Amino acid sequence: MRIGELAARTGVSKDTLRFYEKIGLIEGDRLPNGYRDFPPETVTWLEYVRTAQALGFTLAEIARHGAELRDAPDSAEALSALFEDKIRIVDARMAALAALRADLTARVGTGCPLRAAERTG
Amino acid sequence: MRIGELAARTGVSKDTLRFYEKIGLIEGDRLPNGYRDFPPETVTWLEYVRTAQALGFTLAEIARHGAELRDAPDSAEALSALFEDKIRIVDARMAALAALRADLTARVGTGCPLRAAERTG
DNA sequence: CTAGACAGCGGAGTACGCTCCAAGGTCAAG
DNA sequence: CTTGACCTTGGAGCGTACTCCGCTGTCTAG
Repeated sequence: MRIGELAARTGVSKDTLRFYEKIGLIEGDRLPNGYRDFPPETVTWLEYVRTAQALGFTLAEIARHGAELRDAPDSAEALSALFEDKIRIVDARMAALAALRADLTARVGTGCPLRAAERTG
Repeated sequence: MRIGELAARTGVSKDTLRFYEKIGLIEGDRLPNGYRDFPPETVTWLEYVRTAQALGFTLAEIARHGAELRDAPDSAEALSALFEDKIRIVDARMAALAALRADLTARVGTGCPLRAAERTG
């Protein structure tokens, strides 16, 4: 599909898509007239990109993951290892969030804003 | 305390601390000689800043929270509301992480990298 | 053939979050 | 009085992630 359709389907602007192609985050062929031609799975990939990005992964990291996936397209084990790595990162982030949540919960009801978690004695 | 000690205690560089002061994220007095003089609770505040930042809050957001806390220093209810807001945000982020985790888990073992969660039929 | 939608390219600009630098002031110790 | 650690300021520069712009090319419909 051409860039306009991809933009419409994913909500990612054309400029951003060109930028993503430039940094290797997405890949596509070219039509005889020079227009970009993206495969349909790019939509899925971009959804994944958005999610990963929202979770704090940089585009460079995400691009690297995509590249690794392309490098080992048949090795289910390599893929599993990669995903498990990401799961570990996600777990760590969730733990951090849980800690902040507990911290916030503890502060709710106490009246100390910046001094916060200090032993209220 | 002066900027060097604050930097040493928090692991935040002096340059960054001056930058934080410039954007209103931290506040301090001045000694007669012009040196910055930060109150001890700035250490706690910066730890909080680091955590919040790691979770994806921008410095502007964090500064705003700090300002709101300063505006309503006695209103425990306002504080609780603010913290509860943040807890909701944290919960949303945790849900997103859980979704990504599930997604990743589902992909582990399947051999489809970019096409990923597509109904493998 | 012309209009209009769509595409391409390169380059500038923006916002965020630092990071480094140069030139200079302050202060305690020797 | 000098040395050295510590502090000041302003401004430049950097990496990330876009975003906008102007100009030009392509294709389809009337």
